[in-house]
Amino acid sequence: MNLKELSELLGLSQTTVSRALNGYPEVSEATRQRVAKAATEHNYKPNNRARGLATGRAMAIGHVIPQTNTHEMVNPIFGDFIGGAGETYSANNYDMLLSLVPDTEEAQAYRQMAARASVDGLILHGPKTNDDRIALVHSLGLPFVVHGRASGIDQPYHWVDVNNRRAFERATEFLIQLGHRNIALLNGIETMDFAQRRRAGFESAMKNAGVAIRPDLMFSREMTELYGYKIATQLLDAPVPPTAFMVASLVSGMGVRRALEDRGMKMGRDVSIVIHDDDLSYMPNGDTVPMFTATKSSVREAGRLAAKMLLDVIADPTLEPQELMLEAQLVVGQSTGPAPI
Amino acid sequence: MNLKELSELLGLSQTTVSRALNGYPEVSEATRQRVAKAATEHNYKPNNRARGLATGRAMAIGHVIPQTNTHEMVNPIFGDFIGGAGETYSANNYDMLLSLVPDTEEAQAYRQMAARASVDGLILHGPKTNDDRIALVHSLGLPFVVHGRASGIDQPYHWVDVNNRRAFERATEFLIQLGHRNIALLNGIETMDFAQRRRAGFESAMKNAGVAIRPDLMFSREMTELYGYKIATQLLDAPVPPTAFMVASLVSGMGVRRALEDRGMKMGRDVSIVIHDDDLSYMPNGDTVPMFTATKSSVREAGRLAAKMLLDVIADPTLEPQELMLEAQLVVGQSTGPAPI
DNA sequence: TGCGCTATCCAAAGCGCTTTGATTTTTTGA
DNA sequence: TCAAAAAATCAAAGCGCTTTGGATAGCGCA
Repeated sequence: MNLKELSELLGLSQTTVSRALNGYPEVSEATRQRVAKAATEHNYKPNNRARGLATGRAMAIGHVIPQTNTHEMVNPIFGDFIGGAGETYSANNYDMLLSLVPDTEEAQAYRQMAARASVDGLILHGPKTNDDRIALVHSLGLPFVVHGRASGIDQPYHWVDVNNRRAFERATEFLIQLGHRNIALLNGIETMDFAQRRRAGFESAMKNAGVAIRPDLMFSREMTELYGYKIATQLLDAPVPPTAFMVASLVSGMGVRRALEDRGMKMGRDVSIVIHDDDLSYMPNGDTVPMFTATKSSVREAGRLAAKMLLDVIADPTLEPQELMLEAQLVVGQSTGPAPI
Repeated sequence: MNLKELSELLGLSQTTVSRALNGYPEVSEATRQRVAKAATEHNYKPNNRARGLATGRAMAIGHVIPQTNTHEMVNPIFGDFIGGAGETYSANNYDMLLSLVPDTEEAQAYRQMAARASVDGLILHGPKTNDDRIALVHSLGLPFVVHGRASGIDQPYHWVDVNNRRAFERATEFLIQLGHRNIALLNGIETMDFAQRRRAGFESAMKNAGVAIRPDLMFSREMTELYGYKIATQLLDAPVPPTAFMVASLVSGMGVRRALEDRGMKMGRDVSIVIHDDDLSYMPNGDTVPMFTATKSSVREAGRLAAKMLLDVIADPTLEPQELMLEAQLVVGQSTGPAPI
């Protein structure tokens, strides 16, 4: 069933039927009703491609996910993010176009989306410092929103981010107030911009409190369970072991906990742990009282907001650079306590 | 830069340029080279929508992800699956269209994709028993592949699935051989078809070995860490506690482990655990020797294969119903040992 | 030389929609 | 009552591509 058939069926012109369905005012209320009824009855939906050709709008947003051939660390975060973004899209009749490409072909994927005009806008994920994708996408002339920020980019752009620096700063202050001085930092890979900000927050809190930073307690790796386990094992056996850990993910935090338990140590009593919890909806951090003390932020919510921002920018491309900073919560759980004397 | 401009630039007709780019034989090699060169130089890519309109093919595959308003359990599995599928798509110049809708609107989402002709095929996720989506999608006339199988459907259809029944059967046999008799089953929600198959596999192994099945040791819930923790806590304090657990996910398995550690018990010595590990790429189960003994299957690989199957079916819709059964590995780790006497 | 081939190339139609610029019908106002 | 204004409708162009059905040129061969 296409527009032509539907209009013939109704004895109306395509123009009128199209206008009736799209809510234009130059159609009488009676015809509008008649058209709407017929459309529902025959399950008529305008062909997306034809409509896109005519309007020049794709009604779709592009997400490019680079795939390393090893593990894809961003994966769980990404899943939740698009979950949130997808909500916004479908509420606004937008589609989501996903391109999963080898990381070597990421630039190509953006160019292709633009040249083929298959999307009206883009969301950029996981910015690195001096991320050249931002300049690239800018040059494509497509509206875009970055999830996160990239240091070292001069041009302004639209972004939604969590205040990672402040989150880690507060969490570290909290540990210091509990009397901890030897605090280990298990950070993510520091080519990611947010990881740098987290370290900066950590260092800032230590400096402000006049606590010496021990480089031998600072690590930066991919956030696996094993990473947490191995580093913690190694550190706990060192001459001056840390009494607290700041860990950049729940999964690695579990690794640290495992190392403690191997030694018969109790989390929150012998050693404190604060994690950053991206609050993935499928992996809740415990019950009413969380297992881990954590800096929490909802990735899903970030997805919703970034998508909303992008649709706004598409609707009005002259909009000032939109910047949205989300604050993380610091939620106290069972993994922290006063430093042992 | 569109086809018209490019052809004017070259002093050729649109026909010739289009044919040159699409590899038709009625173009001289010389012109083909010239056209290809100009196209690269000006970064010409045919407009997707226009091409789709003309050919009637969308060059896109639809995935519909229903969103419950609570946690979205399928999430991590889903992320890995589309990672694999996406590889196949981009290698074949297909796009992936993702629709994340409230679970009440799922049927509507499929209908819309079909009526709007925005995709050439669909992948169905997480089939339930007697899943009516299969009949629905069938009626839409779009090629589709199901990830998983649904019992109680009479019409044949294309699917890719892991042999969940066999996997759980083998794992249970393994525990029985180790001397375990009181084995708990922490299954997923049994409206999901695969969960039913897993239980069937478990029961079959028990029956074949002449071991009594204790209904009080069988549970079916959403697979969270907390679920594992709570059930294990409860069972370990019971009069006749289980000596082994079959757990349907890594995350819940971690919960069970936590319950053990609370009691000072050691996994693999006091109590054995076998998990089903969907082998999510970002959450590796330990190092060279896995932490958990597990039935393993790569969701990513399943995604790749399902996508491949779908593209084959699209290329030749008359194809016999394709059925692909993947066997899970049983990999022995540190969480299993002989039943304590 | 002229005919039939083949190798190249092209004009134009058509995909299903929106939108411009009429045209027709109805209503309004003096 | 009738012209002008408003309301409702329509025909046709156009979005950027593919593809059908020629057209043209160059070639071998009798």
